[in-house]
Amino acid sequence: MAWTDERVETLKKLWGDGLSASQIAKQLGGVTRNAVIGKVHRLGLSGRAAPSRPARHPEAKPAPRPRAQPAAPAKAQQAKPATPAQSVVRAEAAAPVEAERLASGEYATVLTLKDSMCKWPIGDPADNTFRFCGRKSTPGQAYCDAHAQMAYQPQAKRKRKPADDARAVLDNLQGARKVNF
DNA sequence: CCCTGATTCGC
DNA sequence: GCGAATCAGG
Repeated sequence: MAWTDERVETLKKLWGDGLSASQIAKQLGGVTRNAVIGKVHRLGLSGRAAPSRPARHPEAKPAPRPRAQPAAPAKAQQAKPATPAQSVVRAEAAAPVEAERLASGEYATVLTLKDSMCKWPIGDPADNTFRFCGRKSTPGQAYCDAHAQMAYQPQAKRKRKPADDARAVLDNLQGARKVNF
Protein backbone atom coordinates (compact mmCIF):
# COMPACT_ATOMS: atom_id res chain seq x y z
CA MET A 1 0.00 0.00 0.00
CA ALA A 2 1.47 3.32 -1.02
CA TRP A 3 1.13 6.72 0.57
CA THR A 4 -1.22 8.38 -1.84
CA ASP A 5 -2.06 12.02 -1.37
CA GLU A 6 -5.40 11.00 -0.05
CA ARG A 7 -3.96 8.62 2.52
CA VAL A 8 -1.40 11.16 3.62
CA GLU A 9 -4.15 13.67 4.05
CA THR A 10 -6.11 11.26 6.18
CA LEU A 11 -3.01 10.55 8.19
CA LYS A 12 -2.45 14.24 8.88
CA LYS A 13 -6.04 14.72 9.88
CA LEU A 14 -6.20 11.76 12.24
CA TRP A 15 -2.82 12.48 13.75
CA GLY A 16 -3.90 16.04 14.27
CA ASP A 17 -7.04 14.80 15.95
CA GLY A 18 -4.89 13.03 18.45
CA LEU A 19 -5.44 9.48 17.37
CA SER A 20 -2.64 7.09 18.15
CA ALA A 21 -0.45 5.66 15.44
CA SER A 22 -1.97 2.23 15.82
CA GLN A 23 -5.48 3.56 15.57
CA ILE A 24 -4.62 5.48 12.45
CA ALA A 25 -2.97 2.41 11.00
CA LYS A 26 -6.10 0.37 11.59
CA GLN A 27 -8.29 2.98 10.05
CA LEU A 28 -6.13 3.40 6.99
CA GLY A 29 -5.61 -0.27 6.59
CA GLY A 30 -2.71 -1.93 4.86
CA VAL A 31 -0.13 -0.35 7.11
CA THR A 32 1.26 -0.95 10.55
CA ARG A 33 1.61 1.58 13.29
CA ASN A 34 5.32 1.66 12.59
CA ALA A 35 4.64 2.73 9.05
CA VAL A 36 2.40 5.46 10.34
CA ILE A 37 4.95 6.69 12.82
CA GLY A 38 7.69 6.60 10.25
CA LYS A 39 5.56 8.61 7.86
CA VAL A 40 4.62 11.06 10.55
CA HIS A 41 8.26 11.74 11.23
CA ARG A 42 9.11 12.06 7.59
CA LEU A 43 6.33 14.56 7.21
CA GLY A 44 7.85 16.46 10.06
CA LEU A 45 4.83 16.47 12.33
CA SER A 46 5.79 14.65 15.46
CA GLY A 47 4.29 16.69 18.20
CA ARG A 48 0.54 17.09 18.25
CA ALA A 49 -2.32 18.42 20.24
CA ALA A 50 -3.11 15.36 22.27
CA PRO A 51 -0.28 14.25 24.54
CA SER A 52 -0.94 10.65 23.58
CA ARG A 53 -3.64 8.82 25.32
CA PRO A 54 -6.10 7.40 22.82
CA ALA A 55 -7.71 5.07 25.29
CA ARG A 56 -7.10 5.29 28.96
CA HIS A 57 -4.79 2.34 29.19
CA PRO A 58 -1.51 3.97 30.15
CA GLU A 59 -2.10 4.54 33.81
CA ALA A 60 -4.42 2.92 36.28
CA LYS A 61 -6.84 5.21 37.95
CA PRO A 62 -6.16 6.20 41.56
CA ALA A 63 -9.24 4.15 42.30
CA PRO A 64 -11.57 6.45 44.25
CA ARG A 65 -12.38 3.74 46.73
CA PRO A 66 -14.22 4.88 49.84
CA ARG A 67 -12.57 1.95 51.49
CA ALA A 68 -14.13 2.04 54.89
CA GLN A 69 -16.03 -1.19 54.97
CA PRO A 70 -15.13 -3.56 57.83
CA ALA A 71 -15.31 -6.37 55.33
CA ALA A 72 -18.84 -7.67 55.66
CA PRO A 73 -18.86 -10.11 58.54
CA ALA A 74 -22.42 -11.23 57.94
CA LYS A 75 -23.09 -14.73 56.73
CA ALA A 76 -22.93 -15.08 53.03
CA GLN A 77 -26.52 -14.32 52.38
CA GLN A 78 -25.80 -13.71 48.75
CA ALA A 79 -27.91 -14.01 45.71
CA LYS A 80 -30.04 -16.96 44.96
CA PRO A 81 -28.12 -19.93 43.60
CA ALA A 82 -30.06 -20.79 40.50
CA THR A 83 -28.68 -23.49 38.29
CA PRO A 84 -26.41 -22.55 35.40
CA ALA A 85 -29.10 -23.42 32.95
CA GLN A 86 -31.55 -21.12 34.65
CA SER A 87 -29.04 -18.35 34.67
CA VAL A 88 -28.48 -18.63 30.99
CA VAL A 89 -32.12 -18.67 30.18
CA ARG A 90 -32.65 -15.70 32.40
CA ALA A 91 -29.85 -13.87 30.71
CA GLU A 92 -31.14 -14.53 27.26
CA ALA A 93 -34.57 -13.37 28.14
CA ALA A 94 -33.76 -10.19 30.01
CA ALA A 95 -30.23 -9.82 28.67
CA PRO A 96 -28.82 -7.92 31.66
CA VAL A 97 -25.62 -9.91 31.46
CA GLU A 98 -24.56 -8.05 28.37
CA ALA A 99 -22.91 -4.66 28.26
CA GLU A 100 -19.57 -4.72 29.95
CA ARG A 101 -17.43 -1.65 30.15
CA LEU A 102 -13.73 -1.77 29.61
CA ALA A 103 -11.35 -0.57 32.25
CA SER A 104 -11.15 2.61 30.23
CA GLY A 105 -14.80 3.23 30.88
CA GLU A 106 -15.67 2.80 27.26
CA TYR A 107 -17.23 -0.10 25.47
CA ALA A 108 -15.47 -2.51 23.19
CA THR A 109 -15.84 -1.51 19.57
CA VAL A 110 -14.45 -2.99 16.43
CA LEU A 111 -11.47 -0.73 16.95
CA THR A 112 -10.75 -1.56 20.54
CA LEU A 113 -11.68 -5.22 20.54
CA LYS A 114 -8.64 -7.29 21.38
CA ASP A 115 -7.99 -10.89 20.64
CA SER A 116 -8.36 -11.71 24.29
CA MET A 117 -11.77 -10.11 24.49
CA CYS A 118 -15.22 -11.62 24.16
CA LYS A 119 -16.55 -10.95 20.69
CA TRP A 120 -20.19 -11.38 21.54
CA PRO A 121 -22.04 -8.71 19.57
CA ILE A 122 -24.36 -6.39 21.41
CA GLY A 123 -26.88 -4.19 19.75
CA ASP A 124 -27.63 -3.46 16.13
CA PRO A 125 -24.53 -3.65 13.91
CA ALA A 126 -25.99 -0.88 11.80
CA ASP A 127 -26.21 1.33 14.85
CA ASN A 128 -23.33 3.39 16.15
CA THR A 129 -24.05 2.08 19.61
CA PHE A 130 -23.09 -1.37 18.45
CA ARG A 131 -20.39 -2.90 20.57
CA PHE A 132 -18.98 -6.12 21.82
CA CYS A 133 -19.17 -7.78 25.20
CA GLY A 134 -15.46 -7.17 25.67
CA ARG A 135 -15.00 -9.30 28.73
CA LYS A 136 -11.87 -11.34 28.99
CA SER A 137 -11.75 -14.48 26.94
CA THR A 138 -9.02 -16.98 26.56
CA PRO A 139 -7.04 -16.14 23.42
CA GLY A 140 -8.37 -18.32 20.67
CA GLN A 141 -11.76 -18.35 22.29
CA ALA A 142 -14.30 -16.12 20.67
CA TYR A 143 -16.40 -15.53 23.75
CA CYS A 144 -16.16 -15.17 27.48
CA ASP A 145 -17.39 -18.08 29.53
CA ALA A 146 -20.91 -16.79 29.91
CA HIS A 147 -21.39 -16.10 26.23
CA ALA A 148 -19.61 -19.24 25.19
CA GLN A 149 -22.29 -21.13 27.06
CA MET A 150 -25.01 -19.26 25.28
CA ALA A 151 -23.41 -19.72 21.90
CA TYR A 152 -22.71 -23.36 22.42
CA GLN A 153 -25.87 -24.38 24.18
CA PRO A 154 -27.66 -26.95 22.00
CA GLN A 155 -30.77 -25.54 23.50
CA ALA A 156 -32.03 -29.04 23.21
CA LYS A 157 -33.30 -30.96 26.15
CA ARG A 158 -36.46 -29.92 27.84
CA LYS A 159 -39.58 -30.73 25.95
CA ARG A 160 -40.51 -27.65 24.02
CA LYS A 161 -43.75 -26.82 22.43
CA PRO A 162 -43.73 -26.16 18.69
CA ALA A 163 -43.97 -22.49 19.41
CA ASP A 164 -40.89 -22.58 21.60
CA ASP A 165 -39.07 -24.50 18.95
CA ALA A 166 -39.74 -21.86 16.36
CA ARG A 167 -38.70 -19.22 18.81
CA ALA A 168 -35.40 -20.95 19.40
CA VAL A 169 -34.71 -21.20 15.70
CA LEU A 170 -35.51 -17.55 15.27
CA ASP A 171 -33.17 -16.60 18.05
CA ASN A 172 -30.40 -18.62 16.53
CA LEU A 173 -30.86 -16.97 13.18
CA GLN A 174 -30.76 -13.54 14.71
CA GLY A 175 -27.68 -14.41 16.62
CA ALA A 176 -25.97 -15.65 13.48
CA ARG A 177 -26.81 -12.47 11.67
CA LYS A 178 -25.15 -10.39 14.32
CA VAL A 179 -22.06 -12.50 14.39
CA ASN A 180 -21.68 -12.39 10.68
CA PHE A 181 -21.64 -8.67 10.51
C1' DC B 1 0.61 -7.95 29.14
C1' DC B 2 -1.51 -4.15 27.09
C1' DC B 3 -0.25 0.07 24.98
C1' DT B 4 2.44 4.64 23.45
C1' DG B 5 5.90 7.25 20.31
C1' DA B 6 11.11 7.49 18.79
C1' DT B 7 14.89 5.92 16.40
C1' DT B 8 17.74 3.18 13.53
C1' DC B 9 19.01 1.27 9.29
C1' DG B 10 18.64 -2.11 5.43
C1' DC B 11 15.94 -2.05 1.56
C1' DG C 1 10.95 7.19 0.94
C1' DC C 2 9.61 3.20 3.33
C1' DG C 3 8.74 0.46 7.47
C1' DA C 4 10.31 -3.66 10.51
C1' DA C 5 12.96 -4.07 14.34
C1' DT C 6 14.11 -2.20 18.28
C1' DC C 7 14.22 0.86 22.09
C1' DA C 8 12.27 3.47 26.00
C1' DG C 9 8.46 4.28 28.69
C1' DG C 10 3.30 4.37 30.94
